[in-house]
Order: sequence, then structure tokens, then C-alpha cells
Amino acid sequence: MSEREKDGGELPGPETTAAWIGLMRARERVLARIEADFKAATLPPLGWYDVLWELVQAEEGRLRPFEIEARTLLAQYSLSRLIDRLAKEGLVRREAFDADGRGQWVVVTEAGRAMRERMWRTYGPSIETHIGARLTEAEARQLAALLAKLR
Amino acid sequence: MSEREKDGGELPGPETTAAWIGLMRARERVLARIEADFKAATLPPLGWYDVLWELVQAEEGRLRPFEIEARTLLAQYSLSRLIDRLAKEGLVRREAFDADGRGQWVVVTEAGRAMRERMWRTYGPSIETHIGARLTEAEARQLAALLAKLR
DNA sequence: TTCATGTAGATGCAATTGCATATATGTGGG
DNA sequence: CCCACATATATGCAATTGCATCTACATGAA
Repeated sequence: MSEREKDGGELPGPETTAAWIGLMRARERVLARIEADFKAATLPPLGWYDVLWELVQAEEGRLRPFEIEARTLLAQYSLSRLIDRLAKEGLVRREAFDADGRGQWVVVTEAGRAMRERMWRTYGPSIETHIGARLTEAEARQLAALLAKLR
Repeated sequence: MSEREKDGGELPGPETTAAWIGLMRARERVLARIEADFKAATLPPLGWYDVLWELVQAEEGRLRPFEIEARTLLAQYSLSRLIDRLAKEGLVRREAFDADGRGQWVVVTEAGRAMRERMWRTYGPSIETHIGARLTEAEARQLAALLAKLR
């Protein structure tokens, strides 16, 4: 066993470490800026957007909770409660899923679609400002490709 | 005013959007894997590492809270409570800062240094597994450089 | 039918976060 | 010296998260 492995695993080189730190910091910074834009526009939490977006994309504007879960990486209990909040605001509605008594549909309402559009009017420009404007098109493409390797 | 700008700002192109989604997802996935490794090793939360690391790096193993804040991007109230927890575990100690009655030193203890090392024995290999092993050295360097542009 | 096992989703509870505000101290006029 | 204002850190409280567990329904085998 080599010296480097004596603690049970390879250690990361400086490039790898820099990539990890960069990933954490960049995400934090950009997220903070986008969230600030959201607050300035008195919008609900950013996380709501993803769920609304998935629903709007989906056929008939509805998905099963576990489908949303898979698409958004949200934890099951976390999504369950997020749906509660969205429903309380009238942005989605729960509907029975007849083929399986355990299941349900989460359906986006008209208010939900409108809210997603309203959020996008802030979100879109915010992404452009905090990311698009800092990278060339080629760089953005390259960044996305590198990040994809980490999934 | 052009059609694209009628909503108050440029919209991001698909490359930019892909970079943003990739950033969020990659960070989430990698973080989840690393946290799983931490739990498997019965280690405290990952966030403790950064504070301990900054203190270990610092001269005399101590920093003022606001200095830690700047280095870690933690929110002020968040750090204040994190220090409480670290102190309760005996990993750091608060000490008076004589030159300014409002201030204090946060000093890393021997137990704190030992804990940081113990954490690194999991953290290092985890970073290597989940990031290093998925990228060439050149890719990691490139990724870090691109992410640096977002700060 | 019955039971063992698996899956969809909800929920109690403790810990953490975010926000706003509080406390204490420092500083530069006037 | 006194005051207005700035800075360092803490904290009450409501909202959110994580974890573990629970309920309800489904499914396949005996």
C-alpha cells in the first residue's frame, strides 16, 4: 500500500479541490444574488419555481409527487410539504389518482401558471445578469458539459 | 426597445440556462454524496469543516467572527450559532478581544484540530471519489476557472 | 382470503435557518 | 463631554429542514 493510500483512500489533487470549492462558492454567490432579486420583486422562494415549471411542462399540467421528486431532486418529505404550501396559495391542487388509492395528482392551476410566468420575468433576467453576462456562449456550454460529468 | 427586452431585461440563452441548472444540480448531487459519506463515518455536519479549517490556517489558530464570515460566506447570525455549537463540543473557544470590547477571538482547540483532521480523512477521499475521479486534471482546472468567473 | 412485503405519501419532533431586532461598544463631530 | 451614527455579535420567533416513523393502499404467494 502506498503512502498516499494509508488513510483509506486517494486524496484529491489541488485542481480537484479547487473545483469543489469553486462549485460550492459559485453556487452560493449566484444563488444569493438571484434570491436577492426575488426578494426585491416580492416573489416566493426560488424553489417553488422548479415544481411549477415541471408541472407546466408535464402533460395536462400534472404529475405524481414521486415524479416531481425524481425531476427536482427534492426529498420526499420536503416535497410533500412544499406541495402543501403551493396548494395553500392556490398555485397547485391535489387530485385523486384513481388507478392507485395511495397516489394523487398534483395539478398546476391557472394561478400557478401565472405565477411561474411572473417569476420567470425576474428569474430569466437574473440568470442572464449573474451568469450569462459573465461567460461567453462557448464558456457556458463548456461549463455545463463539465458539470454534467459530476452527476 | 426590442421585443426581447420588453420585460425589463435580457433573457438567458440555452447555454446559460444549462450552466445554471447544471451548477445547481451538480452541487446538490455531489454534496449529497459527500454528506452521505460523512454520515456513514458518524461525522458532524460538513459545514463545521470550513470554520475549523479557516481557524487552523489562521495565525495562532484564531480569528474574529467577522473574519470567518468573510472567508466562508456564512451569514452573521448563522456563524454566531455555529460557533455556539462548536464551542459546546469543545472544538473552539471564545476569548476576549482586548482592543475592542465588542469583539472576540474564536480559537480552535486541540480537539478542534483533531476533529478537522479526522473529518479530512473522510472528506478528502470523498472529494476525490465524487469529483476527482470523474474529471481529468485539465478538466478540473478548467471547471475551477469557469466557476471563478461567477464570483 | 390472508399474510408478508413493498410503495406512495404524510407527519411528529427536534434541529437549523432566516429575518428582524436587540445589546453593547466604538468613533467622530460639535 | 455628549450625541448621532456605525460596527460586532447575539437572540426571539416563525418558517423550514432532517430524521424517523406512520398510515394507507397494493401485490404476490400460499
